[in-house]
This record gives sequence, C-alpha cells and structure tokens, in this order.
Amino acid sequence: MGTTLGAGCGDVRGGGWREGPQVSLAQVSLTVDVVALTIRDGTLGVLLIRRGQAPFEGHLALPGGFVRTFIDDDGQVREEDLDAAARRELEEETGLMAVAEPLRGRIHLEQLATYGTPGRDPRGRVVSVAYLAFAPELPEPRPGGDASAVAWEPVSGFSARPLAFDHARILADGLERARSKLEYTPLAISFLHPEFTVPELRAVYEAVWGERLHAANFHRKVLSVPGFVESTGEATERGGRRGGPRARLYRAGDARLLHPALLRPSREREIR
Amino acid sequence: MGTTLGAGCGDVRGGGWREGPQVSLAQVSLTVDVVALTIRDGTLGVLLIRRGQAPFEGHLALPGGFVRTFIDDDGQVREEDLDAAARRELEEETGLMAVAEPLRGRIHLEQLATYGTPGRDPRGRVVSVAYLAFAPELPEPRPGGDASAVAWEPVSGFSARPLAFDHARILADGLERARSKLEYTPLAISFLHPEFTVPELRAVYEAVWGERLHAANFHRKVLSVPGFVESTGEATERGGRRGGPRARLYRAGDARLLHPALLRPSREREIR
DNA sequence: GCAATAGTGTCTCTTAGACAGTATGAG
DNA sequence: CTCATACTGTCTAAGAGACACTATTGC
Repeated sequence: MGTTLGAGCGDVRGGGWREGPQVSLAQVSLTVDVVALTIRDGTLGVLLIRRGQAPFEGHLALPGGFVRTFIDDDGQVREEDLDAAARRELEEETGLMAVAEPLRGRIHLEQLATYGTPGRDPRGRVVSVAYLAFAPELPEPRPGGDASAVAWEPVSGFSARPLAFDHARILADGLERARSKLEYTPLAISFLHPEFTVPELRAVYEAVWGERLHAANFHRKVLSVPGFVESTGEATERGGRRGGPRARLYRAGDARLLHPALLRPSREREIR
Repeated sequence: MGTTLGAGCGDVRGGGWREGPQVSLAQVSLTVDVVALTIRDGTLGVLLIRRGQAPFEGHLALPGGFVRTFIDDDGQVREEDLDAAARRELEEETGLMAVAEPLRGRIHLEQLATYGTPGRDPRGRVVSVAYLAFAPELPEPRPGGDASAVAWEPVSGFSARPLAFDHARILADGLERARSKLEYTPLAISFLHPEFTVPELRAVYEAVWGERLHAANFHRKVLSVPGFVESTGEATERGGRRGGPRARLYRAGDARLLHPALLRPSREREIR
C-alpha cells in the first residue's frame, strides 16, 4: 500500500451519510491502459509490454501508466486529459511516435471502460481508464517508459501467458468491443492504409472475428452499404501472391455507421 | 482549486519522461454520476437533483458523488467498488432505497463512460465515472445526501435548463447508449414490471426512441425474436383505457442479445 | 353502436447466404 | 498450363414494413 490513500483529505461535503465506520473521500491514482490492436500477417495482434519493474516485474502487460499533472516553470498546474494520456502512453512506451511519426492521427483511439475494483493494483487504490486503439500495420515498436520490451503479440495465444493486474479482463473486453464495432461501424478501415482493396478489408474482418467469410458475398455486401467505401478508380499494380486479377482500390467512405450492418456469422451462438 | 492535486505525491516510477516542465503523477478525486432513466406516463424521464451546495448550488445535476474509502473501527481500510458507489449514490441521494426496497436488484446498472477533462469541476481535478441505470416506474424519490430536491424530469426538455458540470454531455451520451442498447438487447424489459404486455413494451421503445412504431409489425417482431419474451399464458384483467381486447402477458425470456435486432426506423438519418 | 385497441394474414421489397461461373494473372 | 483469386449472376429463404382485416373491450 504505497501511495497516499487520501484518507481524510479532500473537501468533505456536508450531510447525508450514515453512522458506522469513518468515511473519507477517495483520492485515487489514475492510470490509462491501452488495448492497441493491429493486423500483422493476417492475424490480429495486440501490443504488449514486458514490465521493467515491480509490481508484476517481468510480466506481460498492456501499455499504460499514470495520468500526469504538469507543473510549468511559472508554477502553473497543467492537468492532462485522459485521451491525451492514453495517446502519450501508447506513443512513449512503445516508441511509436519516433518510429512512425506520419501515422499520428491515423490511429483510432476510443475509451473502452474504467476498472476500479479494490485490490486490482497492489500499490493501493489505482483506477484505470482503459482505451481501445486500432492501428494500421506498424513497424516493430521499441521499448520506452517502464517497459523493458514491447511487441505485437497474436491475440489467439494471450491466455497462455497471464497478464499483469486485471489486464486479461481488459483485453477480453477490448476484443469484444472491437469485434462488435466492426459489425456496425466502418472501423475495420482503421486497420488499413488509406487505399485498400476489398480482399484486404475482408482479411481484417476475418482476423478480428477469427472466422472465414464468404468472399463473394462479402464483396457485394461491402459495395452495397452506402458510404462504406469509395472507389478510387485505380487497381493494384500486381495480382495476389498466387495470381489472380488485380484488385480495385478503395478509400474510406463518409459513413459513420454501416446500414445494413455486417453481422458476424457466429452471432447465434452468443445470444443466450 | 480546493483539493490536493497530488503534485509530488505518489510513487514516482523511474525513467522515460522527457525534459520540460516538472511532472507528477495525478492524484484525483473520483466521483460517480448516474444517468437513471425510467418511463413515466409514457414519456422517458431522467432522475435529476437540485444541488444543495456549491459548486453549481441550485443547479440541476445528475445524482452522484464522491467514491468513498471506509475506515473501520479497527483501522482497516475498505475501499468502495465503483459499481457499488454508483448504486449507493442512486439509492442514498434519491431515497429510493428507503422508498422502494423491494426494487433493489431490479434496477439495471451499467458503466457508461469516464469524464476527466481538466477543468470540468471547479474544485480541482475530479474525474467522474458515469453509470447508466434503467428502472421500472418508481414512486417519487426523496432528496438525501447533498441534494435539496430530486425528481424525475422528462428528457425532452432537459436542454432548456442547463445542467451542472458536464452533466448535459453525460446525459446525452447516456441517452444515445440507451437508444442503441434497446436495438440489440432485451433491456427495454428493465423498464417494465415482471409481467408485461407487448403494447407496454412497445410504449417503452416509443418513449426511448421518441417515435411511433407500427403496432402490428412490432408485435409480430417481438414474438419472433427467439428468447426475447416468454408467454405466461395469462392476460390482463381489463382492456385498455379506451377499450379493446385484453392483452396477453409475457415475462422476460432468456436471450441476452436480440437477433435479429429491432432497428430504429430513423437510423438512416444518423448514418453519415 | 362507436371508437380504440390486440392481434393475424398477406403482400412486396430488401437482404443474407449459397452456389455457379467468368476473367485475370503469378508461377 | 494450372490454380488461386477477383468479381458477377442468380436463386432461395428470411426479414422489414405496409396494408387490410377480425376480434374484443370500454364507454
């Protein structure tokens, strides 16, 4: 129990609480953790670090860290926004900012959920705001911050190696959110470069959902959803690795929601 | 700027941050705020309190308050879970616990999102975890905690009276989440008593979505979605207020997701 | 009786998904 | 050439939504 638990500090507001144990307002440490997903070699990968210090030293974990308060030279307090903290941790701890500067802003980042179960962090009361990031294929990251190593790991095998803190739960929630968002938003395109083919888009869906899709129906479906993709008029320079015609190129359309949605074939099994 | 901003406290972890301003780990105050929705007289209502003290004294606000740390008589620190804090604030600040004890556990409560923009609370760095609650029609609440008044307000008019803090934004996010969840989950049933009729269920959808639905098609659709509702074999004692046959009674089925989903008719307009 | 409502029948249009089939290009 | 692949055609079954219609109740 290292940090100040805030017992007795904070401005206590009057009235309304009951007899019984002494009560104080919780001052908590706030962290952000990022579930960053990408597609590498046709499989879904998540960015994991190996922790360089206690607690959970040597364990795999999601990139993340404490939200900060900056104190400028003139004494002005500058607080960090949660979204900014998530983006900073992702860039800093993985070297992505240095390695892939032109990709800044092309990484989709959204808040996932907040985890505050007492005891989730042995250092004391630490509440974590988790974020979900979708990134196009990126170069190998480089460790920074308190990470001793960092790498894209296939999500299929993550359960084999337990993660630090409650990060396995956060990752599971992030994966479910990602799988669900692919159904009714065009976010799959966030995994791709600005110009892409329909088969590449299908590969994203197959990797995230973990199942094969019917190529012909997927193709027609994608083109029939208004605003999903927009033709560039161009085609790839060469055919696929094993031959075939050159695929046409598309870019993102202006739709923010897909209607009708692309539903997962296996949905029926999760209904009850 | 009342509360301790945590500058300089907390266990600083080594390495990795850049030159420039002095940096410290943020110790924040943590609050929960609840967007509690119900259907009253066929219209969607949200539970609002009138704040009894500064800041925003006299303004309307969502029920909520600080997450607490309890210190038992033997000095043991007992931290409060976020979900528990949300439920406690909802019950305490509105008197619902005393008024409607048998309804505890019948109120659906889920985490909505976390709001931590610097400056959102004039008292300092206060981060709020917002929750969304669906409740069946409840008796009038009674003020408690730091609320000087509390009431169910129709959501249609909330924008006329600005809410404290960033609660208007939180309410808007909660409404959108609720509207969306009705499409693909059976949560509309959370607004109803254990036995209900299809027209009552339709009234929930109409109130939350704010649009009239086609009664005949809605009826057939609800009965055709596997596991949505389950017949009790009974019917209401009397017909509607203006006549008509007695409606059959149903209870919740075992589905956790609706497939196929019930889509909002007006969805097309929000797509781009 | 009249008006409102619960619930069913049925028709049309759209969509999902299966399958067949053609054209293209790497090796 | 062979074979995988991009893409199109077409058929079937299911669902969404519109409309007509019957049955039942309060007044």
